[in-house]
Amino acid sequence: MKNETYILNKLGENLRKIRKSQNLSQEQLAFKADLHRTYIGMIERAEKNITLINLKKLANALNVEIKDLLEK
Amino acid sequence: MKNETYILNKLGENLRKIRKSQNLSQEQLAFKADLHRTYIGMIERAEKNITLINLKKLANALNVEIKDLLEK
DNA sequence: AAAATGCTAACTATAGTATGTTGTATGTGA
DNA sequence: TCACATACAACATACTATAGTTAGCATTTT
Repeated sequence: MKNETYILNKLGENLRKIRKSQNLSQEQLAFKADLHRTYIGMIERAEKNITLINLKKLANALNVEIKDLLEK
Repeated sequence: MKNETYILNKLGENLRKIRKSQNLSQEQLAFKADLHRTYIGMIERAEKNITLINLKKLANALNVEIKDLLEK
């Protein structure tokens, strides 16, 4: 991965926090977002540089805005 | 490309609008963001599904927030 | 023990890089 | 007017890097 890793870490943290606050397992979220179980884990661990479309899928599945996944 | 093309179109429009408002050519923006000339054009035309790190690079180069590139 | 997540290791699809050509608009000088 | 020059962006093409998919097993959590 590159070195602009801060924003990926932030995304990972926020995603996990929001997912858990809604009592969803990675597998359940994956199903709702039409993504793969292990991929959710990789995003939460900041191992992948997610694309905009998948970011939108996750936001939709969690009923939040993309900015909610990135900020704090 | 997939069918979740709306958000990519929105990004393309916003990016072009903001870039022009700052009187930057695609090439100048590419230089500031450390991306390639033709790639900026592809994003503006919604032909590529940008990754989070590059989205951040563009936001930084334009001195705006990522959400400014996605909303409205 | 069962459920959830981490981790590895492939693989395939596509993001991102790069070069060159073409079209268009604007401007400049003869 | 009209050759020409300059600047910008569209578009085609090819290539390289990496996002995204999937399966299997290990580890952690409850």
